[in-house]
Amino acid sequence: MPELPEVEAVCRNLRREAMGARVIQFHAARPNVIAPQTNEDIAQALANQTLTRVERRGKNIYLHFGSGAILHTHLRMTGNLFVIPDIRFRAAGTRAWMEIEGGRGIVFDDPRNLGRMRLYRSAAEAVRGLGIEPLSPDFTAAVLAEEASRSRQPAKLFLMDQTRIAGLGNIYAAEALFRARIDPRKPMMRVRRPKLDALHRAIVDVLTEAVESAVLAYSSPGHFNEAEEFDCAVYDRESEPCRVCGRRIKRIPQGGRSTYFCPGCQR
DNA sequence: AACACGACCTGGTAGC
DNA sequence: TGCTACCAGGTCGTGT
Repeated sequence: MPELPEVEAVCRNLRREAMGARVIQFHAARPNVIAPQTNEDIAQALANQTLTRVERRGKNIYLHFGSGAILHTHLRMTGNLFVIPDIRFRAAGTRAWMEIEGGRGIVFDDPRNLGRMRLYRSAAEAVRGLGIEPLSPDFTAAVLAEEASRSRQPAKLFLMDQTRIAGLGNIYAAEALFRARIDPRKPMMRVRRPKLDALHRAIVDVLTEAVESAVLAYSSPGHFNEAEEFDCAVYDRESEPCRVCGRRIKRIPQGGRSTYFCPGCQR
């Protein structure tokens, strides 16, 4: 589920439904969700605190509370964070939950149990190591070109490196490269300026469109509306004809994951 | 520094 | 039906 657009949708839902709510209690059902911190650490820090801000950086969610405490959540592969009207009726598999005013709850569901939560005391510490935010004005073609000039990484791995640009994952990295007609295996420093400009445009466009889709797809709490799903041109389309040139989409391993691309368009 | 790879977890599905 | 193998939108730690 979650790359930047899906995480953004999660954040907007939380803002709409839980902003200003006071925390009654916090509990992680599995210790590894919050390890090395403990339920006591987090429950104590958040008790009676008001949710003042919901922030997203890349794929990371930060819940800011009145005391200055920050609860960081990373959804990893299958996590989801959302508000439910009655905390007593949370799902059996809920990994962690917060009771908030009115008997409602913020629940963290995650079938694979890879997602993590952590309490921070300062914003600087919480966002350490994260690269540039691709949907901010700071992300320009010039910035991308500068980063690219210093990297021999294959283009796809470059885009997925969260210390460079924060938020692209396996799907949208592949889609952006397709739109910019760049071979995912090409070392970044060898991609020429016109294509880097196209890539910058493609990243912003793909993410912006995908945010719109994700907001619609996740508009009902904890639910996914397939009809609104972002329409991928290459991702998960191995052997299908390319929409532009008709060649068959290829799947290759890169960094232990699948990369999809069109060998006709992307060079 | 850069890269490959396994670990972390669970569930779904394709193939036999 | 049941088993196996492989796949999955992410990241981290280890080893080369």
